[in-house]
Amino acid sequence: MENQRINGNDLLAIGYQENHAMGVALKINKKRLGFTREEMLVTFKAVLEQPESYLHDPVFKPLAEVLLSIDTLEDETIALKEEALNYAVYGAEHIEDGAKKQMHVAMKLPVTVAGALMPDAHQGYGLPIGGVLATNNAVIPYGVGVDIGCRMALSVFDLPAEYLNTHHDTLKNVLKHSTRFGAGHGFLRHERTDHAVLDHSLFETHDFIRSLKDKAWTQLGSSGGGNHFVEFGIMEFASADATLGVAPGKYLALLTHSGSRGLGATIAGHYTKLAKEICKLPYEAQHLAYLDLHTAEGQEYWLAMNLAGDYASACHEVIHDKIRKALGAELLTKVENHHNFAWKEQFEGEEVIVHRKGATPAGKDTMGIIPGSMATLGFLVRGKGEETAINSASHGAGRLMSRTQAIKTLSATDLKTLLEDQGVTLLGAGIDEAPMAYKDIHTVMSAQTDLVDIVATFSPKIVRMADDGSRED
DNA sequence: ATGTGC
Repeated sequence: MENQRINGNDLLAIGYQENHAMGVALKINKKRLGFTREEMLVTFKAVLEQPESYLHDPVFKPLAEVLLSIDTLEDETIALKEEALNYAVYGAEHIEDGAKKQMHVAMKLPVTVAGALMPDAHQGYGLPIGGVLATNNAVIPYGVGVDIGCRMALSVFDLPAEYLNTHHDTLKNVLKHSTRFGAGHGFLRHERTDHAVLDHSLFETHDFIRSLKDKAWTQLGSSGGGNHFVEFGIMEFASADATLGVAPGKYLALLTHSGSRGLGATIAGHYTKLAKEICKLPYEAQHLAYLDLHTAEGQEYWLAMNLAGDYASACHEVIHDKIRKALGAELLTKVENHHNFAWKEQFEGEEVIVHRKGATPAGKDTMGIIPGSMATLGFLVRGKGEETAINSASHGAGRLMSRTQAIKTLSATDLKTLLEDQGVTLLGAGIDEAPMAYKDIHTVMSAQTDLVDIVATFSPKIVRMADDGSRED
């Protein structure tokens, strides 16, 4: 195990503390530049003991600098509270410790008012995925996540579920032709769609946002990679729903999952960096850097985040319009919801900023969509307005294993069998999106019966995702 | 999550 990675514990063992110096040391170790693990450890110890001697070292200079300025750095640091606030956890027995630890740190932020962990939670960057955090007048870019405005959209058509059998090939072709998947990918110049969101004033007045407009246009109506999808399936309303006005029955439906593409990712990256420069937090909380909404930077992020949210919504609208028109179908009902976003909401009688990073808004009577996986049920839900959960629910089943773990351990044959058994046609996707890589959606749903009521179910039948490695046209 | 990093 000569080249096994050095981790935080190795550094603690040779005298490092859990602070920014450790972060820099781990970053340097990632590059490793031809040193063995032993050589690295010996040098790390030497730098710690005599940082002055390494101020001109090409590799260890950044570490020496941080070590020499660590006291000053800590003076500028905003202190966390001694005691973390309590937070509600739903389905705690199925949530990994890493996610709880991250939530615990978030509950120590001076701006935190309340928090909750949804049953699909797992470890993320800063705030866990499935984490909900209410703050006082502050917004955390990494509390929203990189894919700002990532959301679900559902169209239920006036076509019977049998349409999936009678027009299977048509539906497959419509899916292929109407969508674009893969990182960096979008539409060709002559295929672009116009949309009012592109006329947003920020695309003119704000230099940084303006520089993103052309790509935003190219990618409008595209889906991206990872766990994003566009799929046809069977929507089943077991009983009549008064509010939606849909009669009991099985219908053809379109379900989409995607976000704000390059536009949102670039905005997220820009303002996270800015937040980290402005808001210096202790090492364990560094990714939770926040922007005060009374500052120009905070206001700017808020506007940019909302634009990314509108853009994500527009992307879904383009996809749904194209497909509905291609089918010549009428819409029975449409539902959509963000699950990576921050909102101004009332909580216990006060206005707070609610961050949902992979969590579905579930205020009283708010409709939401909680997908399972490519071959398991998804759910149309109605929020119950549970204040303990900060009016939220899970945003899906949640990953059971990481992508790398899934690629290493799951069998393509098993996936094929599962898809055949469920009658699912899959276009694209890697094994890392296999249902076996996700928690059981029914377990997750039963952990949140206090948070949402199930209105209808969705069974995926023709699923389109990005190819392996998310390279595709 | 994203076509790219201190």
